[in-house]
Amino acid sequence: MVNREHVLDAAERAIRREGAGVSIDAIAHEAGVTKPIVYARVGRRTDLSDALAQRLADRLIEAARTAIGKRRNPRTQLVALIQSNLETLAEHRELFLFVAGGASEDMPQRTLSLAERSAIPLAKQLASWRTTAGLDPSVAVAWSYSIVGLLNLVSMWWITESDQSAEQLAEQVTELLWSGLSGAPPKLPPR
Amino acid sequence: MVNREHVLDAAERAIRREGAGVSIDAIAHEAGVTKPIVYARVGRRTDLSDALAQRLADRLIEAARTAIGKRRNPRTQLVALIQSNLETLAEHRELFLFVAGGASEDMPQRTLSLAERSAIPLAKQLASWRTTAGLDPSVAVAWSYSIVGLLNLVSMWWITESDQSAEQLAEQVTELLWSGLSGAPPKLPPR
DNA sequence: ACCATATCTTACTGACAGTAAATACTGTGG
DNA sequence: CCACAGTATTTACTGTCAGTAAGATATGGT
Repeated sequence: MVNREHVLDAAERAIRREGAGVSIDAIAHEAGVTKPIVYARVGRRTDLSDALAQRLADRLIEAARTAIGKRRNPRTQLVALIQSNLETLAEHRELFLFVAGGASEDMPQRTLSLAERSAIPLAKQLASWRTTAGLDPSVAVAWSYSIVGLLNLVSMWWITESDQSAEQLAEQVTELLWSGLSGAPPKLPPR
Repeated sequence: MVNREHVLDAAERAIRREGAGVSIDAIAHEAGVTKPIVYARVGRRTDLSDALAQRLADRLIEAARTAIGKRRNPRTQLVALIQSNLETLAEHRELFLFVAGGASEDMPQRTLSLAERSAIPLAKQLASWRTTAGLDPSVAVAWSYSIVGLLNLVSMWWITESDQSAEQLAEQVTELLWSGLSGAPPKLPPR
């Protein structure tokens, strides 16, 4: 007898071993069962991806929490958040790619449901800060999707192409998110 | 006789009609030829995706250029850039999803090669501004991936889930990118 | 021991990417 | 007008894989 968690654990191992393109059969084999069991426990491929996305999001949130720790300076907290995101995603590289890659058909829903897992809690935080700071909180949702999307691509780029340190990159990204572009140039990208 | 451009045009039509999950056969049929011709002209699925990504990037850049037009205020330029991005991607919704969705296996390379198409020109602009403003230009690459990732997810979210106007969303996102988070809260997301 | 029900596996279907082999088409020299 | 070389195109195949139906096996109550 294998429960859902066992199958999900096996799926993670299989993804680690074979990459984001794993077949369901391979996952079933890793779990010591056969394919229909996987379907009975977690559903189809997109459901599996959703479940693993939840796990990954939990880990990201947990890692961010401990990374922020007892830091008090908000900008320093932001650096820590971003760096922990980079490092956690690098650690779970293949899982990240599996979850972010997914299928072609239901793309929008999938990507967004994954993004929501991080964006919604973030939006709540942002909204409450803005409110207590006497600012308009209606930007919170758009801003949280912005930040999640930013972190998503920056992480992917860093994992596969960049060779600078996570610390340095986190500092650069923080500078953008914290102070914005305005500090810099007098003119804007015609691209 | 059908040339490469014809096949790519047909692919766009087929994607518009059937969504991001189109089969190569469907594309071939739309082009009035058979599958091996598609392979001979554009290569495999990822090559097709790359070629269409280039087209889409060209359109985005062109649209941004005209949207910015003769505006002089940099912040206003940024609003125009973002809004034009939103509207152009909405217009080519299915193509966007096809290009962003892609396959699972070579995920990182694909997504990044798509992102590069927008990020690299942007990075050049950013670097030159920072330099002329007497600031450190080394953030340019990281920042351009940040901005492209941000626009990518925000667009996807807006296209499929949000009902606010492109104008309003562009203003909100600009506020974040232009002024950053610092204007707002004294504390940072423990998420 | 016998039946009912839950559990798992074998074995299949259908779709599709990618390719190899066969066929039709083209122009050129005799 | 024919034969023929070379190319363009199609037919037909292979292999892989998601998802499922139907059969086999175990479990437990009476």
